[in-house]
Amino acid sequence: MHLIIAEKNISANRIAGILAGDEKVRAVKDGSVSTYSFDTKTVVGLKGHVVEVDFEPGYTNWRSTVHTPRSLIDAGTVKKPTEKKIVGLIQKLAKKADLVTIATDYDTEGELIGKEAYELVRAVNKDVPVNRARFSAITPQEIRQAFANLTEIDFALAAAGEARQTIDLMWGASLTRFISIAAKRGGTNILSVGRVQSPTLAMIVEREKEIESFVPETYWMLSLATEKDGTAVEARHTHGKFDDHAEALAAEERTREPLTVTAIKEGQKTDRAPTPLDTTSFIVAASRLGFSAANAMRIAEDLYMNGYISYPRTDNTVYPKSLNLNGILQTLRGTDFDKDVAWVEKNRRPVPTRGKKETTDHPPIHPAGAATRQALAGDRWKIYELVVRRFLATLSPDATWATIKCTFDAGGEPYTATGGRLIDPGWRRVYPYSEAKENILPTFTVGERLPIHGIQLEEKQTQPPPRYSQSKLIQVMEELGLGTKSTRHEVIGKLVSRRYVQGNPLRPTLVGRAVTDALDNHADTITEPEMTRTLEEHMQLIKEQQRTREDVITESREMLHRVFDELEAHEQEIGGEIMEQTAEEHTLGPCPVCGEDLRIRHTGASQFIGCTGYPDCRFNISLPGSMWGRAIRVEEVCSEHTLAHVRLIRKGAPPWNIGCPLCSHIKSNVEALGMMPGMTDDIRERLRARHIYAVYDIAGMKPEALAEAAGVTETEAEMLIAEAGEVLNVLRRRSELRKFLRKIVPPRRGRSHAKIFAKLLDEGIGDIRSLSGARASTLKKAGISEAEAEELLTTSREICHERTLKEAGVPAVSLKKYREAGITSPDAFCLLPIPYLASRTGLNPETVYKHVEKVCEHLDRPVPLKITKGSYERGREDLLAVPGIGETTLEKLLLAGIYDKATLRNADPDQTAAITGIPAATIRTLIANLT
DNA sequence: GCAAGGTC
Repeated sequence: MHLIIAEKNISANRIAGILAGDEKVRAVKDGSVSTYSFDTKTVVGLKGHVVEVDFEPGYTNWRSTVHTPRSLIDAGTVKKPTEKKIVGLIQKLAKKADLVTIATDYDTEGELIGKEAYELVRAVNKDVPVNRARFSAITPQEIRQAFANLTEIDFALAAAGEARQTIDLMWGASLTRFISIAAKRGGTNILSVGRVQSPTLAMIVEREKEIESFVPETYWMLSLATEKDGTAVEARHTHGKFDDHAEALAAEERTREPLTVTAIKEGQKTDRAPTPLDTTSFIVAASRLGFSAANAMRIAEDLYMNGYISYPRTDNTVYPKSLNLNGILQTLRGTDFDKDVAWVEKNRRPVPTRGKKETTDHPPIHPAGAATRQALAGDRWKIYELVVRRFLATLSPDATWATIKCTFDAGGEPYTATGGRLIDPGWRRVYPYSEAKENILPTFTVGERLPIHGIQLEEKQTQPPPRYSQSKLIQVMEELGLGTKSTRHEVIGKLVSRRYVQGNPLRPTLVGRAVTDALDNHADTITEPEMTRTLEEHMQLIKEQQRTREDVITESREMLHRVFDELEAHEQEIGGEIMEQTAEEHTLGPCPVCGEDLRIRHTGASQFIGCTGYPDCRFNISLPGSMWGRAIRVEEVCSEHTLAHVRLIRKGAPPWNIGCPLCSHIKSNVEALGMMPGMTDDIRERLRARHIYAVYDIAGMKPEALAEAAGVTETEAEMLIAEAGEVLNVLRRRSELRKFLRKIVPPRRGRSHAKIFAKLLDEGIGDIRSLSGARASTLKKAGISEAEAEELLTTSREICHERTLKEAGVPAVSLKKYREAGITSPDAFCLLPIPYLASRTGLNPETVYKHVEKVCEHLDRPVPLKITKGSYERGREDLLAVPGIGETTLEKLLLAGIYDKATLRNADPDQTAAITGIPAATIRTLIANLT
């Protein structure tokens, strides 16, 4: 069998189709992996890299004192499968193969992916010959050519890729760990560092600093308005920007009628048709239509998978000779673009346009199949149309403009006006995405005199450089060689998810800034694009076999060690600076009580807003627990309290906007305060003026302090404090009920917990106790099913029983024993005989008596007679001596309160029979057997 | 828990 390994499933499928010719291809899906077989050949697709490099085992603990961040530099690496199913299938097929051909993409990374596949094959089959097919497009011609001229894997090329892998891992992982540990950050808050992400972040930070330090300069622009044949014309002073106001004023002063035409220069300008799309120019074009980089790529990948466009990850801006341009035009015939295609066919330029970059991996992005507006709704259609129109534009003639430049004189001051008219729209007919702005001037003649309708001296300011938009950043990254066509947009996503940058255009956060500053000061190798350039040079040398992979990696190791010398010497300082700089990220604004900063505090599962004046100032605002999301500061500031708004963010959930935390705090306490009978509007206002907003705060106050703050007597204050305590209890019980409901009743469409809870509250059910006494019909009205109601009632009863017993004073250890004996309700304590309880639980009857006494008194029920341990044990012995009484019978008798000879002798046989289930006649016999 | 690179 001849095994052919392609880079991805789609390639495998198409390669099989081409090589099979007229023969039928058998597609077999084994789990999620497809194979394509014909004749004696089987083609299978990888998923890009199916193995990944990682450190050898033993380096997983970040806080290890042996395996420190620095130790990662010299740690060994291993390759581990990430796509186990594919790896498994490749090895299964490789065992049976008598020839293996690697048919991955024709670039460095493709060669490495091929070598990884080769290693997987070798691991299970030592002898099978392995060769390589190289093609730069999956077209019948290229593929047949490649398979007719099979070559060998280029191990030097693959080694260049491996050097990159190792160097990226050791720099990235060691620095990420070092800086995260220094700044005491873990979990989802780690501070990542990498060869591509760090220089990218640094650019955004640097731009922000330029903007901040920008000092605008004032300048003046002088222009005048004139007119000919009813057409208004604006002419600008040829001096352009005036830096000197006096000079501008003097020029304005001298400007006077008549305005004389001094020269006219006419010309023509060609407006080049756009070049074929590579990934970057595609992202730029899509961003003009309002698509984010990630979204544009997601849609393009989708269109590619469905056969509408070609592979969207390419660096190529030149159509390869093998690309059948006429065929593509033919495909687009009869679609929405029919007229445009016909026009292009008729007016086609001799050679398609070409961009600056030409590579061998994939052709530029072009249409691959016909689609209808109906089949591709909305955004997908917009992207498809963009690709189609761009393709058409690259085959269309250039546009031509007629230009005119007219110069004037006004009192010795020179002015000029320029005009442009599109005389041949060319490619613009089929590619309407950039507007052709015409400015048509009236026909002037030299020497002609014109009126001046107004002179304008405009004061302007120089502008700071703009922030990077996503597409601009991707363009700059490409210029600097940072990242690849496939990863640039993901890098931006990574910076966002690490909370280093936000918004579009991109702005750095304080964390992003702090990390960049720290790296800039102590490890600037990693923040410079230079590192990538050097790496690429080294990779080139490896490809040319002038250097080895090991040699390059060793050099990089030594450099990284030197970086660590510097970092470790300043660990405290680096960590301290990052923590200090980022503290502001949690600062919301002034404390209403003392004016110090209010700050979000995270402590494990709980989070709250506290005052930096603590412990002198104890003002604080509680926040929902971290399970609802991590509290972060947002841009908006409350105009009333000058506090930044707060938002809870959680993965996979929409953000919970709390808004101004103080407004929210006040609002959420309005209802609770209203639940206090003694609370009046007056008191509330006075308390609010003292920044006392919550029932919780009132409950914790001293009567004197409250009396003073609320303007009431101390007696009234005491009452208010007691009321506040009671309200807190009610609220606590409510929240307990809420939690309980959530545990048992799952939320469903149209019945949120909030809804159920509100309905129950309407019915007067505000805690677990009232729920345990509720009717099933009431629960049903609240949207709870019968089975759920049953469970709610049983469970809530159990909880209430246990709570009553605890309240009565039964210790928890004993409660456990009762529970194990199946004795759970307070009624059981009051009604069951003490000897029975003692026997079932194994507890001392005197102890049981104490418990029963407590429960009965708590419930206001009569307390039964006490039984001593001695009489209990004697009675037991005596009864077991009576013929016919064994352990089982005794247990039953205990239930009827019979625990010794006397109680048995005095028992009513019929009644005892009813309780114990022992026949009355048997009981009579037992009594008769008493001696 | 870390990078960057493939692909989905």
